[in-house]
Amino acid sequence: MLDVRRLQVLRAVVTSGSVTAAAQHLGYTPSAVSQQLGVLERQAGTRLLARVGRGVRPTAAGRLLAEHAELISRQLAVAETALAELRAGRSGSLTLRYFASAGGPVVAPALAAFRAAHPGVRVTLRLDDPGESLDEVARGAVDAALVVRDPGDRMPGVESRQVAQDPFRAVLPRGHRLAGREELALADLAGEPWVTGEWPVGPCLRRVLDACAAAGFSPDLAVESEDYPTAQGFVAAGLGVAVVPALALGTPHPGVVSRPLSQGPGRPVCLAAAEATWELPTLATLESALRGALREAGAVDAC
Amino acid sequence: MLDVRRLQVLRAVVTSGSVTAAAQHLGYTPSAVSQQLGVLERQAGTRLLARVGRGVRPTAAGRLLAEHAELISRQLAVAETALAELRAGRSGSLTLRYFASAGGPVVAPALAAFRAAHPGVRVTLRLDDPGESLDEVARGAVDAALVVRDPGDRMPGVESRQVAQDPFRAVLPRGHRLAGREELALADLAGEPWVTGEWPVGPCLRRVLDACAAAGFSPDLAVESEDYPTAQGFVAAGLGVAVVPALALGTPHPGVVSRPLSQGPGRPVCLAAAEATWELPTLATLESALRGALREAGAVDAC
DNA sequence: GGCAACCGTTAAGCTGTCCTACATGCTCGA
DNA sequence: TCGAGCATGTAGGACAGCTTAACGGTTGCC
Repeated sequence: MLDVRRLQVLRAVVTSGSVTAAAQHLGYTPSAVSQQLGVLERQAGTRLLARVGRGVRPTAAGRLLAEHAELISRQLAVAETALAELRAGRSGSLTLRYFASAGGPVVAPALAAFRAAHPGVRVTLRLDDPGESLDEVARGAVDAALVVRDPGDRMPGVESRQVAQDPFRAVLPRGHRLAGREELALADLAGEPWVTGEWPVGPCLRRVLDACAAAGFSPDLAVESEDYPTAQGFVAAGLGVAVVPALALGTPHPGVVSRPLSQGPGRPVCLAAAEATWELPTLATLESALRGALREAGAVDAC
Repeated sequence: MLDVRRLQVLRAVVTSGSVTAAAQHLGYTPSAVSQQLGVLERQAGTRLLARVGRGVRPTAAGRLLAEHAELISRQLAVAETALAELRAGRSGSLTLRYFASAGGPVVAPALAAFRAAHPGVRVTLRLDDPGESLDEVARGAVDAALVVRDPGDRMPGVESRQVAQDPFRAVLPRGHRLAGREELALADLAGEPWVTGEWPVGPCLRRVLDACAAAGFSPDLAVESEDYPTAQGFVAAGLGVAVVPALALGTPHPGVVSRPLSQGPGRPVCLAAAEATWELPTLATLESALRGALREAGAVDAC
């Protein structure tokens, strides 16, 4: 029933002691202030000011409402400072989903750098499938997701920015005939039996297969495992060779060696967030922290 | 910078989950809500809602502001209930000034009755000169004052209502020649030396002197004291007779007797308060409590 | 895959609010 | 008693804010 704006007018009158002074303070004419007070008194159902001599003095109800107007004004100021804190990145929270092989070598150091820049922001991490992560970004369940994904693949409301290119490396059994080479080409592995580390076929493996097709062959997927450490085990056992993203190597299995692959651009690592979220300075900090951590972990900068 | 009204619109959207539902809830069209949100986003300097699919979802800043809007709304509700409490007389405070002879026999029982009716109201009492009390009522320093005063004497912004007529009584030394009479007339005391209980001459004594002049004589003010108990002591010592308001008798001095005076209307006892203050139910209760206490104390009802 | 329904947004137009300018009633000081 | 100062009415105009109508985009159904 009461109008907040009019309450502020009342407060100005009560604190300044006169209608004229309050009007001058508010940048209005005394008439405007008087009219607002008249409406407020009708809303309140009580006299709020009483004329005394040439001026006015507040009644008990007027003093009461003026005090509460002070509280409301203070509450609004709290909201504004909270918003400013959020915009400045000094508060708030950030939830990030990431994919398995980025966990140890990338997310942990990136989070440390982020914490140094924004001590007041609480970061929530969770490992998840890339597809799931993107859905949750689109639904607003999380703020950002680190995914392997072509940044050109648009998703409505979600903007993905590539933060690194994770190069593929050839993983060979120790003592393999190609282990002596410093660098391999994809075609060198054409005749070998392959061990995969992704099942079902996801964006990483698809990218490798596409590169193989571009190189003119289709690899023999002899063994299909679900994760890269397992695949390294199969390679060490001599069941074949593997093509593994550098980040997914982790600490290499002692029975294998890895060599750079001259071909294949690697897999794109993207940071995905809702379009509005990209305005936050916290996300910018997170992005640069992730870029730095990825570079340290062996990925190359995105163009 | 932020507008409280628009914050409430944002809150409706965030809680209801869609612009259309919020508009329906607020009684507006979705267009109006959308426009208000656009202005609010410009004021906040940040996106507050992000489109997702056919609907919208709040950003971090939007959720933050919606929560604060909730707090502000709650604060406003507190103000409204506080005002309602005040108007209903269940809260607030009341400061009352009274004159000396009304203290014990009138104010104390009246306050007890008032407390029973309004347990939540804090009453502040203070003894003061009638003239001072009225000034403080006019200045708004106190809410009400119990004074001896002709209610016809207008004072700007202050409304005085007579609550009783305090009759004058003749006070004689025990064994005085007139002590045997049941009732005296003012003229009976014409030849006696008088003891006064008010100095300098105030409204009570002036009223008595006026009545004497109307009765055709001017009393011999032999002894002038500053208060009525002292005057009773002088009367008991045989220095003269006195004309004392009934309320001011208190517990009569053992050396004196008091007799009703057939003439003289008594002194008017008024409750004075600012005009706006008379709208409060607490003051109405106080008035009736004072009337009852005055009647009990021996004063007669005002016409 | 095309179509319809739904949602949010935008543009144009209008009504109501709110402020200004001016005049009045009132009080206080000279 | 007159003039200054303050609060308050009244008439008028500017602006904010709502409504209607139209558009772009998305979802779900056929």
